[in-house]
Amino acid sequence: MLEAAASLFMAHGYGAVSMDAVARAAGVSKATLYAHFSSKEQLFATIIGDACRQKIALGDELLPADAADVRSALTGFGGRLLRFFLEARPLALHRVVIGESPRFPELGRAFYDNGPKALIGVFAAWLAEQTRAGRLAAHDPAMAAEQFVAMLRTSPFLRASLGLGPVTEAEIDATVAAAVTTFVKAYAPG
Amino acid sequence: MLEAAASLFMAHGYGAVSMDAVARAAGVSKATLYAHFSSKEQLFATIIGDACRQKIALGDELLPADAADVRSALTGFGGRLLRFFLEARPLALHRVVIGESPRFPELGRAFYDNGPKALIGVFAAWLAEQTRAGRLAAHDPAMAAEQFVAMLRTSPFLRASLGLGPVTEAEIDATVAAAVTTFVKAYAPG
DNA sequence: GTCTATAGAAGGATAGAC
DNA sequence: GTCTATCCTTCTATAGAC
Repeated sequence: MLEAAASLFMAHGYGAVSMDAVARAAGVSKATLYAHFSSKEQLFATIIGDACRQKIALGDELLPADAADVRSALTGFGGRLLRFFLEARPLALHRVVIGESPRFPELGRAFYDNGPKALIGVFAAWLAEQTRAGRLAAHDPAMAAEQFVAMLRTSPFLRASLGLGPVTEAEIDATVAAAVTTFVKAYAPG
Repeated sequence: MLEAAASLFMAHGYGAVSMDAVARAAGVSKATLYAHFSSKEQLFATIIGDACRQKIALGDELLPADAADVRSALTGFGGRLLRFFLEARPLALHRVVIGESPRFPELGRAFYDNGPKALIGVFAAWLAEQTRAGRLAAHDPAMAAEQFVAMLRTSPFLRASLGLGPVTEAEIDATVAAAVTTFVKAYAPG
């Protein structure tokens, strides 16, 4: 039931999905739906809010604690991160939250706090650690983290967000490689 | 009439705006609206499509042809660009196009071609020119252009997209300054 | 808890007069 | 070209039986 609603809302947004459609997809009646959720707004907010909170599982395992080779650590991290951004679910969630944020401001907050903000926090801490170890010179680690992640979200990501054709593996690799090169040049120590 | 529809659609999206509301805001009757536009979908596509095409006016005057000081040219460009991104209209347009792109794929295309793609094209040409003049070493100017613009769209931009409070001038200046510094370090000649 | 059936409202679109 | 009035569908939400 939650699953059916999530799929529909992610795919089509709030306005384009009716409670009939959700009930049908879940294989229950509308009355049953309303027995569990008091309104369409509440159902939507629950579904999307939960999805936002799940995103936090991302921050682990992506960055090696002991990164002798910063360049390859960043390449691995960047590749995994960009591939995650381009998956169907995160992409749809991002689209829906942006689109419905005027009507559901609390979802914008949940998304931002659990997604981008949490990610930047973890990554910035890692950059600070590398800086302490003398492998980087990121003296504003939060800003550096933002810049690296931002450089992953170039036009392939934007095209994916707008539903304009698929993104090739070559584009992903080129984007990540360019981001790493630029970042390392700018934040090289010494 | 176009103006009223544009304001409403930008503010609330497609689903949340009724033809009654548009007619009321425009000071005409619904029948008059339907005399000019055959359906709600067509009205929306016309309005938003036009707004996307207007964005192209941005590319001019932002980059000095003769830029002895690349750093200050980039700072000026970056500041104007980020301030433009954060204006109410472009922000709302971006939000609406992203949100409605599953239902209106042609709007995604129009937005991308007239906005980001056109911008990157102009900016990349400028970077190529600076590289020829020996003031930069951007040997993949399109990618370099993408990276610089991407570094403007960090969390202040994302927060604005999600309607999370205002962005301060200090944040804008800091974001631009950091982007310029990183970019210039990475793409310095020699 | 779950269903069928339906109330009640809103919205997209049109008919017909002026 | 514009209006008033209305049709008809769709949607949210609920009543009431099992």
